Amino acid sequence: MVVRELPAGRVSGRIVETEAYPLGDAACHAFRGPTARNASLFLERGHAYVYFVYGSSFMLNVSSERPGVGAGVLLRALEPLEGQSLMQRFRKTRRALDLARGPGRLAAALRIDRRQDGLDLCAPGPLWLAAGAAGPVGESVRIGLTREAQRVLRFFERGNPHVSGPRSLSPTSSS
DNA sequence: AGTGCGATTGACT
DNA sequence: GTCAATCGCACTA
Repeated sequence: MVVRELPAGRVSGRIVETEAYPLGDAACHAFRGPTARNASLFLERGHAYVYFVYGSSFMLNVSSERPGVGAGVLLRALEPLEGQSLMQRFRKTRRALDLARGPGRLAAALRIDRRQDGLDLCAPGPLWLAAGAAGPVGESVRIGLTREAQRVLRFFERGNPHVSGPRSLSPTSSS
């Protein structure tokens, strides 16, 4: 699970959907080497990489390799646990299923922006990762990409309604 | 210095 | 279901 500590209180949720952007993946922002924007992807695994897309959305990633190697995991959806009233305020909606279903919504629900880029998520602080119960895991192709779109690198909890994307990509059972 | 576009979302038919 | 908004950044010149 991911925990956000704010002056107004704590916000947290179970991570129910992720996508991997491994070493050598042309869709990974680190693919063409380090820049000012993607520097956090090259930090020791467990650091936050936050970036801004489409002029409107922040994306929260966790770096996943050794220092100097650029790769990470995008957090795509949460099942809200603590601080749902704060999430409702940040997201400007009351619907529980709309609070953190989708990567941009997730970042907004946690009040994430570039100021959290580079934070160590494995240490106490304003944003950190905690152990949590795991459920049945499903996998699919990634969502929304133009490059390397076919790779099966999206992982989600089967049957969880807080998972984003079309139903066809989030089957309830394997078959 | 100028240009094209993206790991999306929310509004609308 | 479709589609435009919006802006930082990488890339070309």
